[in-house]
Amino acid sequence: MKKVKLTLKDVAAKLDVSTATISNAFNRPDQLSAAKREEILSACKKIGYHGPNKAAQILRKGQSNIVALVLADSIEYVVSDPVASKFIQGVSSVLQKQNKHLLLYAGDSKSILDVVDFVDGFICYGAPRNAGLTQEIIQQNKPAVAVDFNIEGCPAINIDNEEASYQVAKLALKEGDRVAILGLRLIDAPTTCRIYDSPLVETARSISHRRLDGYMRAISETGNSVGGDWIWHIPESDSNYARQAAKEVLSSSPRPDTILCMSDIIALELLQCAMSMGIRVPDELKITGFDGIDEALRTRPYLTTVCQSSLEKGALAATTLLSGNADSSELSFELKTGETT
Amino acid sequence: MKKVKLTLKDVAAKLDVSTATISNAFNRPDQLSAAKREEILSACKKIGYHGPNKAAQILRKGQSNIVALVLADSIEYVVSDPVASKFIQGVSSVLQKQNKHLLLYAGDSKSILDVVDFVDGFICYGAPRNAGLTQEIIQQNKPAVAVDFNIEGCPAINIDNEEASYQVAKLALKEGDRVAILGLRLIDAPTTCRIYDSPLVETARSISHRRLDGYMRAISETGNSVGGDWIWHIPESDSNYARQAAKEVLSSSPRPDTILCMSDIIALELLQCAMSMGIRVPDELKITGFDGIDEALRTRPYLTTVCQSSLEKGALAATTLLSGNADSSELSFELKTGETT
DNA sequence: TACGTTGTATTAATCGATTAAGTCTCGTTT
DNA sequence: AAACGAGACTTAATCGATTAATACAACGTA
Repeated sequence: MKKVKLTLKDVAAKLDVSTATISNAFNRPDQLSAAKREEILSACKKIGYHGPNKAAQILRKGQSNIVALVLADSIEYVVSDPVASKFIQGVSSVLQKQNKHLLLYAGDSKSILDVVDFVDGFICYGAPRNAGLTQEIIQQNKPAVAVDFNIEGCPAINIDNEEASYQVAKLALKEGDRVAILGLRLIDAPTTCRIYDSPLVETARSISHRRLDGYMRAISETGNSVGGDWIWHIPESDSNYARQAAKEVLSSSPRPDTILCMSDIIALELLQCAMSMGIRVPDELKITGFDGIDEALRTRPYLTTVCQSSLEKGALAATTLLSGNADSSELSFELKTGETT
Repeated sequence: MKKVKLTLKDVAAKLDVSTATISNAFNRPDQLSAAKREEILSACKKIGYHGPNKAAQILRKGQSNIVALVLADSIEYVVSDPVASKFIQGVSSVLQKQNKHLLLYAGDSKSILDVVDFVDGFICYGAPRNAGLTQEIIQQNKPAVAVDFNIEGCPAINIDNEEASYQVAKLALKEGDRVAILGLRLIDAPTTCRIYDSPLVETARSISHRRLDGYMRAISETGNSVGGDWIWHIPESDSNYARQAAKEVLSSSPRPDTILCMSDIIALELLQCAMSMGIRVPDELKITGFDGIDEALRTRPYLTTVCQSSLEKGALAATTLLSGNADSSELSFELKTGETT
């Protein structure tokens, strides 16, 4: 028995009806009698025709049910990050319910042109490493939503990063503190380093700069100050990169009393380093994190941090994209006072 | 300036050549003179034609450069599992290098029919929760590779699970030990439970049963034995499910001296429970894991386990699929003797 | 009876490309 | 000078569907 790929035409010929009728049987039940429809559908099942070819449908209908999730970095990195993983979960749960499919797209890709023709839309999670992508996405006029950053003309999903950072910093800061900041992606460097006077990249767009603004507001309100030599740039929210910064900051003198970290991963690594150096937290050193990942709430001492639900963020991003809603949303966050402040 | 989607035909008309020539300029440089090609390409750039429409290419060429990664469970679950995450990393790193795209497909989906027409192939990571999918994948004759289980007629990527389990069990077992096993997906139940005399599901296919075989061989060689009432079924490699089993096994009497766990996640949870109950490891209780996740090698006491590189596995799976190589591969594993035995 | 409606099914154009086969022009070879 | 082959480009069929426009029959209504 030779297996040949059946087409709509084959089926139409075999059943002696027009191709339009077969197509309608699958797509527009109101266009033919219920009896004929049943007849056709059961005949198809019998001869092994599983329905219209999807590739042809994509071309003809201009719709593929595929949504591209454009990640900030390489896929490799993102999948291992707990915050991003939760986000992906949120996205996928919504997509699955609506029979949509998820294409993972790396943010360090050259171009989106090789998928733009067939995907239905884009969810951009954080500013892509390759800034050109953002440009391209604006130009192509496909539906898109931006998460944790902004794309001109696209709905954005965000929390108020400035306010959240301000509030968490306020929990830790006291007058007279020596303050340091372990920042995430503040400048355009591939390695961990102090920023000194480096120009901050794309200030308007990045959540990191919003967070920095919040920290600064809290710092100045408590009568402190912090210069670029006490602000670290960490290229990825990754333990290894964070460790370098942690070691540097803890061994500089005078050692800070309060360190504000732009992610929990960074904060946990700092905490680990501090403990292994015998520094007592929070007596000698206060630490704040950001994100509220499970691990941060489980491990002892647990972090003072900003909790935001990445799951919810992902779900909302997907819902927004699929509904065609053009409004941006601001999600709520929650402060968690832990044992590190 | 109104933006209209340009087609090959538009471009051909504008440049007064045939559509074939334009197409050839993009796809088959040897079919036209270098001069004309340059002329066409630069003209396209000028008028904003970014190349042939991908949706149309998919239909016409029967190739999309999209590879579906069929996960064992829902996407939600898999993304949060460190072993699976590493695997995805491995897959994606290879795909990206070859300009292929990654479609994440849930293993609890009803059918693959809605993507089979346009994806180039399937990577199946573990037996999908919906067993019907495996059937469908065999029927459609698309390239596919199976990882951590077997699909008839498809190359398989695996380690020797029987031998690995045997060896790790041998590290822990002593004559006279009371043994228990915390197994993963042994039977077809959605909750954690002892298996007693439940029939094991799909024995031939699942790696879990291979592992069980290995354990059993080691157990009988050391003169011990273990019945179904000392073997637990855990439906997912997840801390919460594992915790139930851990509590049950540690509070049953007589309490086992050695517990073999089919994943590190399970073993770590067991370790945690044991420590919180004041049970001394390994003096009073020996534990082995499986997988070699980073966390298992970092935390104290660190696990005795089987290390396999999920990253490598993912990369090999992708390479095998893309090369069309029909040979199965057996990857090597490494035993890590930790502080828990 | 004639006319408008409603319900079914068909015809044929279209989505945006790829590619085998064919045509035409030159330059070589004998 | 005739025949041949190579190179450059075009023609037209094809991939597998969707859908607006159309045709036709049966029915209700005035």
